[in-house]
Amino acid sequence: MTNVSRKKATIYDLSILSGASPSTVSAVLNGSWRKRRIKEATAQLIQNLANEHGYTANLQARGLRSSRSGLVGLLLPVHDNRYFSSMAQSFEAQVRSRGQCPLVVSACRDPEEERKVVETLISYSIDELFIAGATDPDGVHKVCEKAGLKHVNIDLPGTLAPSIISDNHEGARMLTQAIIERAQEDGPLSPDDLYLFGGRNDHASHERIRGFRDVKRALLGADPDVCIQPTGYSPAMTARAFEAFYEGHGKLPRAFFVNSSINLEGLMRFLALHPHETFADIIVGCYDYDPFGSFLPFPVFMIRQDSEAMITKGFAILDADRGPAITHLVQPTLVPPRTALIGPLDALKDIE
Amino acid sequence: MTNVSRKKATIYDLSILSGASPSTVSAVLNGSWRKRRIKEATAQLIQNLANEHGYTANLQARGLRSSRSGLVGLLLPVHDNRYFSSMAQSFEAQVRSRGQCPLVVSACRDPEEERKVVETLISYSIDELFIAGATDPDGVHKVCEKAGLKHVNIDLPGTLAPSIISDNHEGARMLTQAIIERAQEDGPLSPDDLYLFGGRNDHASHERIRGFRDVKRALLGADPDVCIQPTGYSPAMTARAFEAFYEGHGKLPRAFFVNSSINLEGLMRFLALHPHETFADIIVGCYDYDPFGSFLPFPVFMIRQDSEAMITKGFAILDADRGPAITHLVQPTLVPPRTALIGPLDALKDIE
DNA sequence: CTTTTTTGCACAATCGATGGTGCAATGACT
DNA sequence: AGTCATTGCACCATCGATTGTGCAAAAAAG
Repeated sequence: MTNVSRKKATIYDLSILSGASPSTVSAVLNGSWRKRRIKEATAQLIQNLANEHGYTANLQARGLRSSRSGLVGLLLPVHDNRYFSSMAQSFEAQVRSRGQCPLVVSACRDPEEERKVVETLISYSIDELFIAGATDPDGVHKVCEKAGLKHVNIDLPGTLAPSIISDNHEGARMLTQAIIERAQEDGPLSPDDLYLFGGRNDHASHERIRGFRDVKRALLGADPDVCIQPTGYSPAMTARAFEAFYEGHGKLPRAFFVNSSINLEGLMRFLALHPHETFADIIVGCYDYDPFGSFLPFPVFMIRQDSEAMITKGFAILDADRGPAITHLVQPTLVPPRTALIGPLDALKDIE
Repeated sequence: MTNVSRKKATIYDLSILSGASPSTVSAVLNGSWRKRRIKEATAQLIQNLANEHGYTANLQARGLRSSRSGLVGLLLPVHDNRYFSSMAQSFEAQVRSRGQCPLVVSACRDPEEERKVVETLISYSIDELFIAGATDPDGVHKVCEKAGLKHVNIDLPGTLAPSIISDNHEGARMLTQAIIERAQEDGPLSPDDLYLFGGRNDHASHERIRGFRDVKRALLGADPDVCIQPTGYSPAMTARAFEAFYEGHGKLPRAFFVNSSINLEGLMRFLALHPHETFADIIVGCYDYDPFGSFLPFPVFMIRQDSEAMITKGFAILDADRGPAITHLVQPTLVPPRTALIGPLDALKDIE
């Protein structure tokens, strides 16, 4: 901190100042000095100088030499969503606690973009990659494979690398059962009264739809295909589906399952255009948890996916080095309406 | 793509394959070959080989040599919040469109952590840094300064670097006026009926409180100090403040201004513990926009801060090289209750 | 057919760290 | 005192790119 020179100190600067060789300085500063039998006194001297001059290693140089960068990547579809942003938050905490640096990027659910983004990350020699919610996990896998980059899939599974995902089938069952039971409190529910909106041609959507149909058939006796409306993931498309239903029926279904909080935003768009009576009595299930979504003016059951556990598991698998391309399930939990869970925000340092 | 070798191709590999020198290969692949008078045919040859072998530059090596990494940092308090996550989303898009790589990290509003995280970013030789919502922008400034790193403050201003922030005073005025007018539809409003919760000893909170008080005094004639409850930013603390008020009065204030969506989460925690009647008639203003927050079962006026414009402005300032440490204001907009704005999610690629 | 200019490229130093190897000084042991 | 093991460190090649410089060959000028 004493030195106010514009440029950062290097091991060469410290080498001159201390009279030791650059390699000695390097060894001292990266902790390998005991192994290299550097005298304690020498180490002390150099460490003091380093502190004095605010030395920090140039991680690009280190990375170049050692072909490890200390960067760990997380590829997301989007940032702007509570599920993924809380995943980013957990990821960041865990990466940092391992002494590495998190690199969180999004690829907009575009397979081409996913590959391009990962290429870039590889160019920075990231050490490991978490691929979350990728549209084309296997495509990304190939890119990683070619570069010898260790990686796992989170949230959406691939066939070529280990995957850690929510137990979507079980989560969907819980959620479906919850909304059915709740809806039945208001009177008997017919199969036509229960819909599913959102999701598309991916593994998670399939499993959720399967869970939904299983429970619906078991409890309501049937599930007409028209009740499944996989609108994709965009809010705009989802809103259109609600609008279409509303035009056809003059109301929304009594109860419905929404595939994700992104789709739930589509419901908000619908609501914005319609009076309160339109949805006074609906019961909603949403496969994702959002703290505000839980307090909407109708009952919203939510599924909280345990992204923290998924990240933890992901590291375990990466540490175990080259696990088989197995899919691991993490149990999600059902969140009843009007529930405020504590989350990463509570780790915020705050005054008073 | 032809070569399936484990390791990535380097300019040396291509040099051997093409018969040209490494420096020629380098020039061709980084685009400086015209300046270096490389024959078009040679360039073509090398580029073809590069494609064939899936060459991508080692950005650590490039960064080391040129002391520019192509990384642009964004320091956030937290990811897990719609205001910051949508800022991250805009940031990422803009950084990428400039051909650079975004590096988004959070520091939990901890001044010490902020400095440490920035030190790390500097070790990776990032080229520019956006400091958003920092608790101690000037502390971070000094760290950047020492490393010669260009930076701007976003959201919370510093005194030592250019800052781009919301017009918090004006935003708070709009928001306060909106909730007062709305509350008055239900009957005359006394100064004791209007509170402010959340925020702390930072510039944004000060300005928002000032705007609140200005308008409240003008429209309601007074603003007793007890009506201002700066609880900090944590949801838990905010919930406690609501709880305390409720215990004292048997209800919530008829109308109140919540300093941020993080504080609004505190309100959710309160709501979770109380029956619907407790808050049947409240009017809320929240300084932040959240698509689900906008549809809570009571009117919530929100302020949408234009983080995209802030990022754009930030780049303009950085490009203009060393602007003065001026604070630039960006106008936020008032969002009436039950409004679903389109956002970054709409850029998602989706099927059908 | 020289001389000059231009073209096209190779060479080598450099960025800052890492880690294998070798060698002098010191101490231990006979 | 002579041999041998140990300690403590310096030397140097290396990671993969960038860039200033220099020089031969080709083209233009005379």
